[in-house]
Amino acid sequence: MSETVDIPRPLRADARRNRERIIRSARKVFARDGVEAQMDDVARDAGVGVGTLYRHFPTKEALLVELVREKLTAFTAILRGALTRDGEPGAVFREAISQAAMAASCDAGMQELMAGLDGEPWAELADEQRELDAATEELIDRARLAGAVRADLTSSDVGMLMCGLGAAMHHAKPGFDWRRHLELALDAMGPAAGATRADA
Amino acid sequence: MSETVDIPRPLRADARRNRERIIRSARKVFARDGVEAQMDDVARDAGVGVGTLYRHFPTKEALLVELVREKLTAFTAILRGALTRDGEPGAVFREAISQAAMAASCDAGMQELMAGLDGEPWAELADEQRELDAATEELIDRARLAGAVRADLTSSDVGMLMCGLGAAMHHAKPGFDWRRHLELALDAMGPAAGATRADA
Amino acid sequence: MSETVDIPRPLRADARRNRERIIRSARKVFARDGVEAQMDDVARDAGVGVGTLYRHFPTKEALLVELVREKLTAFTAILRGALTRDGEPGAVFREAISQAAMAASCDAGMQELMAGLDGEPWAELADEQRELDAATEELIDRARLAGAVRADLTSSDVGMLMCGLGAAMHHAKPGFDWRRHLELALDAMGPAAGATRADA
Amino acid sequence: MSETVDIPRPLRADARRNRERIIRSARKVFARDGVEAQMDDVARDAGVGVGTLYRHFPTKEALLVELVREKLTAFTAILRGALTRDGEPGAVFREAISQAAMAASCDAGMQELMAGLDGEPWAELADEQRELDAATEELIDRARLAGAVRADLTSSDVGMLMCGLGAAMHHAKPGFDWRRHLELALDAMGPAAGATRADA
DNA sequence: AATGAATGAGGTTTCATTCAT
DNA sequence: AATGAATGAAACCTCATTCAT
Repeated sequence: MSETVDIPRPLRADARRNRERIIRSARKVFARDGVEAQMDDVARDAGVGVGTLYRHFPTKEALLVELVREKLTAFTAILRGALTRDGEPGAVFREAISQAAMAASCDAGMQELMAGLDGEPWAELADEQRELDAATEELIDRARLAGAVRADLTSSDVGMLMCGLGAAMHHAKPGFDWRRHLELALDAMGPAAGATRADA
Repeated sequence: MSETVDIPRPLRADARRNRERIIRSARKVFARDGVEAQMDDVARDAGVGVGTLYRHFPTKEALLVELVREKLTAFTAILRGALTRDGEPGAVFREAISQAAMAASCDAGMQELMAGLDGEPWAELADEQRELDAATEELIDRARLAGAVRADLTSSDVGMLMCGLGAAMHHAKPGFDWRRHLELALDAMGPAAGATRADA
Repeated sequence: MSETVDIPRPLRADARRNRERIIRSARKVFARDGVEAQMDDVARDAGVGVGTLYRHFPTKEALLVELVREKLTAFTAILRGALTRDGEPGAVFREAISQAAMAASCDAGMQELMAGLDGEPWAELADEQRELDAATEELIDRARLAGAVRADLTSSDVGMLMCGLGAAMHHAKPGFDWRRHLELALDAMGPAAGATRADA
Repeated sequence: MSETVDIPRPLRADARRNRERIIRSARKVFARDGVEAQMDDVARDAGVGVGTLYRHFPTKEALLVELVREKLTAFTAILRGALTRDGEPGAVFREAISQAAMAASCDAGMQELMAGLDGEPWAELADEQRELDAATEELIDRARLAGAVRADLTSSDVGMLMCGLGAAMHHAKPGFDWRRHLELALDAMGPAAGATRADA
């Protein structure tokens, strides 16, 4: 039957918009309710049926992973952006980290998600993690050459400090200013007067 | 007759021992399965009925809170212990923080629990949190007088760095040594050459 | 094409049928097992999953309330039906009460449910209770004008007598005929020779 | 060993007092919480351990049955008391029923218990039920001879009316006066002008 | 005889996921 | 492709009853 032509199939654009809405809602709902948030709530907030949600993300975990993936990608983008910028390497480095912290502060609830994700799910994020690490290392290298950061600074160190910042944001009491902590973290990465570390 | 000593009357001792076993098992099971761990599993691991578990902790959350409470108390104890010790304030401070980190590393799974606990449950821990903050401040003050830490270091800063350490431990890949991060954190608290912070 | 008529689109019809089945089963199971009846049993009897049951009635109590609500509504319908009928008011009144008693006798187990429901849950039934009272009063008024019932009869009196009947049905020994009691109750409402009551 | 004499065994009176306290508390707690009341609550209210409660009543149902038994016995006592009194039989009858109603009004919550008790448990109360029926019949017989009650009145009729009264008390709104209903019930038993009943 | 901590089967309810429409 | 009602395993928790002290 040639009927197939008669039916104007919904655009792929529709699907993409749904996907966007789902992700936006997921971010909001998970931030509000934590990992315990319910799929139904996410779907309702996105204005779609649960079925649609499951068409896009076969599993709650898949949705969670996607959220974290985007976060990691966003961080990477920020750092890569900094790498294309001219300027004093130390200043560029500090500016990049600050921007990343600001991005993190937008949804501090994310902190819990990332803390809750262990082993298995993280494996799916290996690529993104690697990308982020690579960008971080490049930025560090450039800053190190200019003597703007500790000689032994690693991307892992940066990650640790960012996690600390995130946790502080998450448990923040009202009126708390995470910028104070950011400055301490930046100092921690800077060229230390008396570094304790044994190795280079 | 010296019998009195031999018989450690098990009246309430039995109950207390059960409580201990429950807590030990809870620590183990929650570390293994995360916040999603099941009460039944905790009870089974402790070798008691669920009813007994619920007699001691009326709610899963109550058990979780208790676990965190003990952790906070343990940290406080470590810092208070350091306060009674003689020695160069800076060294004492670093030693205390290191001990705390070591204690934290014993059950890195705890990290997730603490990240997952928000608002309401934390309120129950206000006292313990205050105690910990107080002890931290005392330690900081003493070290500051000796010029061993940044002039503007606060207990909140210490907490942030410890959270970062904890997160790093939790996501640790095999073969990872968190002591490297500890040293960076210690440097971060130390007297900074060029502190970025605006205020004193 | 006359197809439109043939397809009774099962969109919500399916859900409604489930609801009917659940209520029918609930009536049966609660009648058999009393208030202690289990939700799982109701669901199994209705041939649906427990989840479906809970989608329709968020709580066991909600289901119980619904059952009683329908009972009250049925009583009201019977009395309203009698109000539309022509005939000697006294006879109509007696017929209506008899029909109500017959309806009650169908599931005497209901008696226990209604006895068990106190305060709070009853509040949800205030509307239905009011409707029933109103219908009863109308019937009484009409019969009173014809001198067919006591001058001081109230809907509350009728309720009391019906409760007595219900209790008798519920505790009925085999071979017991509740119609004997019904007749006594009808006499009690009839125009009394020497009414004891003080007021009009 | 002659040690047995040395220990002043607690009097049997102690046990009896405990039993009394348990029953009094049971009455109170069941009246308040309905059949769902918990054994622990009864024990606590009585100021004894659950173990003690179970020594006196091997089962929750046994306790419930005991409560009802005492109620039935109390009713019987009231009616028997009336039988020993001189006076106009009709007045005596009405007085007895009124007293019984008053006794019932003391714990209207009892109503629910009696409604909830079905088949099996009632079997244990057969003796008491028989006693009550017998006393009721005696009272009726005497009143009937004096023409003070319907010729066809049975103890079952009285029971039905009392149940109706009880139910009305149980669901009573504040400010409700059950005496109004009592009077209607008394009229219902009185010598009817136009009895509907077919048989004698 | 009294106590109350322990027990654990079983109750109600939730929620990730499926699937008929 | 979308919907949301249905599903049911499994979660948390209760409470009648037992039993060591």
